[in-house]
Amino acid sequence: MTQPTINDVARIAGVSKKTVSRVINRSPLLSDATRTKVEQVIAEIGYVPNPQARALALKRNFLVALVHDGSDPQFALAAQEGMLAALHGSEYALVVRPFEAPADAAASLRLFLEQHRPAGVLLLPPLSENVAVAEMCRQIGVPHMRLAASAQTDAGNAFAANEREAAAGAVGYLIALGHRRIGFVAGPDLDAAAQERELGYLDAMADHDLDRGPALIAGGDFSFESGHAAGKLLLEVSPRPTAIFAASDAMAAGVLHAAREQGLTVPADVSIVGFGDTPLAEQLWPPLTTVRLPAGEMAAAAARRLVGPEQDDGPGTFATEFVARASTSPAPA
Amino acid sequence: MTQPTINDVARIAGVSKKTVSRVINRSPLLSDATRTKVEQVIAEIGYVPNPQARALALKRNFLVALVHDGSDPQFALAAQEGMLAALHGSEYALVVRPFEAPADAAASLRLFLEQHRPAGVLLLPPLSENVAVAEMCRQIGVPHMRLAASAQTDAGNAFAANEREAAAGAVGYLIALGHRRIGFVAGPDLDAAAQERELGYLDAMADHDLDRGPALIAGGDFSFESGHAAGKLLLEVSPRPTAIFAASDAMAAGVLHAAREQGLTVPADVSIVGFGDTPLAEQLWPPLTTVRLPAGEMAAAAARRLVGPEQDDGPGTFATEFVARASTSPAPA
DNA sequence: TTGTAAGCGTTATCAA
DNA sequence: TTGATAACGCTTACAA
Repeated sequence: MTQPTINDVARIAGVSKKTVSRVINRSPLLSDATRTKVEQVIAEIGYVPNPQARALALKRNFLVALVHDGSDPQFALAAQEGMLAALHGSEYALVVRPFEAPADAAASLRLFLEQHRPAGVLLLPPLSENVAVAEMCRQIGVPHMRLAASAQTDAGNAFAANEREAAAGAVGYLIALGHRRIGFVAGPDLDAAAQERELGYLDAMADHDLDRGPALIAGGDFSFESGHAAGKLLLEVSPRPTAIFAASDAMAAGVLHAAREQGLTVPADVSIVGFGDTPLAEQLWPPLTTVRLPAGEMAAAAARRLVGPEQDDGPGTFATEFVARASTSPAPA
Repeated sequence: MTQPTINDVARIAGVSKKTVSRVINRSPLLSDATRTKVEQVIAEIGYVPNPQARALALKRNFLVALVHDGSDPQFALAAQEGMLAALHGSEYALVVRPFEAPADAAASLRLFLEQHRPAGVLLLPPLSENVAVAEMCRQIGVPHMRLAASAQTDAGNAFAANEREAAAGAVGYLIALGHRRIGFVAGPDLDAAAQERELGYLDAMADHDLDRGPALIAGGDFSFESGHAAGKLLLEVSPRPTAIFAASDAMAAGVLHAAREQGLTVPADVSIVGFGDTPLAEQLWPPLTTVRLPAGEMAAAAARRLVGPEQDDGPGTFATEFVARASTSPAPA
């Protein structure tokens, strides 16, 4: 029971295949009679155009790709959901492609893009900041959009939130609560988003002339485990920080564990702030104060621009939102 | 700068395109000299076969689809990661397709499959239990694999874990700890996996002649919020259950919240057990006792079978693993 | 408003 | 071991 083709439709309807093609593509120059007849036959035999043949003739594929390096799974998941929502109801499908080795990123991504030739690709940080990758996309002619951590790099193909400002705001909130010794758990070294968040922390601390020495900063990689280790480190320092800001929610959860293991109460002994507002944030106890990153919305806008006409989706910058929950409280006296 | 085609390679190498095609497809009947020469030209001009043309000629696409209804995002994510791992290094790409409305599931899934014609599709529960969907896949000739909650329905195209037994084991653990009043938070009514887990709970309770009346069972939908609501309900009942088993980790997190809101200590006042062993389980405090579901491994095996030769991947049943963590303790005296 | 012919880039057939 | 030619199913000229 093989699929009917355009030829079957043409033969049965008694028209040429080009006419059928016109019906499929909603060409305006068609008599109603012909169109109706053809549509009837199409419905009758359950004809669906072959996408491969279409893609070959049109020289374009109905695939959009999401590419990331897996360093922030929840961010990637949010982006994926945003793209799926934007693509919903369209004829485009989403293909997901994580990369483990950002070393030869451009080369392996190129292989993938040439093998599948998606109509467009969305790059997540830190891949989205990789110049070689962007250049490669341009070379092979695959339209690409990027999700970035700051509006600085806007080359017209990026959507971004001002993560630096958002991070500074979160730290400012802690300072307003009376905290003076505030620790920071950083993300991956080479990740632009992680860097922006760290800059925001440093900004806020500098603004208030607070100590931001190395004893207050611990490195992580966005993962829970790394946050756990960093939290242990920071909470051993004396005097102990009264608050810790982590560059991701997962790391904040790790800090929470470290605090609990040392018998500390959150937020009475130490306040904790995350970044991202992933589902985890409100599922922790106490619910995590954090910064909402509109990953889904940005990814949706990017997907629309990739598949849609050359419209303007408005400004390339999205607003973050500070979300105060129960993991923060005034500094202990 | 348009992509070079097989014709360019053939012309430059001074052979026919069929010969180039043979090189690409590693045909054994080729002189080494010819092969080497063609390979050299391919590398030189950076030729990559056009996948659409290939798909058209071969009548098969290098796409594998993952289809689910979004009811258990973490399970879906684990499955997705498993498939990606299995597909890694192959020429297949993964396309992800969630469905919100399981009502016309077969119809909309059919549209998707006909539009993109993946080489295979993996169905997650509860879609994987939908007979109409399976029948439709057969009709349109798209190979499909299913992830199921029990080995019962094995039609040769399913991988499953014995979730009923696993759930019974988890409840048995609570009983062994001395718990007698054990509540249950159920998953979506029509989800076979949710049903299996409930049956497991009932099995274990019946085995020990324990009360399993309606006051001990609350409905949920796998989500954190539903678990929260169910937890509230169950913990208000008097006498209060000393332990609660939730059919998903996210719901268990919700129960944890409900307990905390009522001033209860976990596990001293009430033990909590989840299901799935998602990343959330170990990030909660106290770390959640749960059952590990090998979603990733099952999905990987399914992906391999979809794209690979007709090999046998061994038995269709995967082992679960009980993971005792700190959210459970002996029943209060 | 419709049809004919050519082509998209690959693989299959069958002969050389 | 190789190559000419015809598919694969659709779209875009260009005619009619």
